[in-house]
Amino acid sequence: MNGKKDVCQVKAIDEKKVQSVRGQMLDDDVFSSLSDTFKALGDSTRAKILHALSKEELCVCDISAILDMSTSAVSHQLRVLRNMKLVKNRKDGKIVHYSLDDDHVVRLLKMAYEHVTE
Amino acid sequence: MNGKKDVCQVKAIDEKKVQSVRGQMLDDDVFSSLSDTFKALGDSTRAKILHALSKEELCVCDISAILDMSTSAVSHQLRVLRNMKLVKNRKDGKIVHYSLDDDHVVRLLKMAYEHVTE
DNA sequence: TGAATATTTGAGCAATTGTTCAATTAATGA
DNA sequence: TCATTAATTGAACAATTGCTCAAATATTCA
Repeated sequence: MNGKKDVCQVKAIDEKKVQSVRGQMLDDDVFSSLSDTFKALGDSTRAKILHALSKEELCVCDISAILDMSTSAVSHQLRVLRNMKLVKNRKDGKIVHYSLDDDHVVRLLKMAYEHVTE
Repeated sequence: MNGKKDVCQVKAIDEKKVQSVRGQMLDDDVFSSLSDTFKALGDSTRAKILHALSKEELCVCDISAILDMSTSAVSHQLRVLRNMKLVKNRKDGKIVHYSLDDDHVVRLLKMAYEHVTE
């Protein structure tokens, strides 16, 4: 009778509210992209990398020295950030310089910082 | 000789830069809280719940109807959001009404939305 | 009290994640 | 060309995550 067996039997407590909010929901793939962006920030290492890059353009080696982590670990995370279009890179001989791709990131970090420190 | 074996042998390409940025880094537990907050937003289900709650105060049953998910799954995620102080709840008889605890969340969602849709 | 219902909770499981390690690629300079 | 070095990559592994299912709570109402 009711598609999902665990959903409330009445289907909803307040049917009108449910229909209204349902109509205001964004598409599934928007939520998917949204949460992917947050996922990128949702790891200490990546948050540190982004914070560091908000101060200076840095190469992989410098980042790994700042975070005291292997260049391999840092490189793996930089790829994630690159895929999410949060950082960009510039090659100069053997050295690859990374920087923020977007000022949204800094604003996101700052806003979350406000949230956790109040 | 060098603590971490995989860190660049020179220790850093640009020692001055590294020291400067190192000095501007926040404490580890700040990054930890920061990324925990982003982690909370970094899941489609939770992003959807927060978006829905930004429109209306809703009970668990209504949320599960809006998202077409089991109340159990929703309840599990609401606990995560509660722990992160992103939502608050109000009990009214058998029904538990959830709402956003903080306007930062909406701003974070809006900003990330700008990032992904441009 | 006992049935019905909204929500929470814990165990279990598959899927995902972040790191390490070893190997590889790419660029420099002797 | 060969050795050196910065960076990337893939496999492997432990740890974490998000769901389901079943059971437990808590509240209402007859």
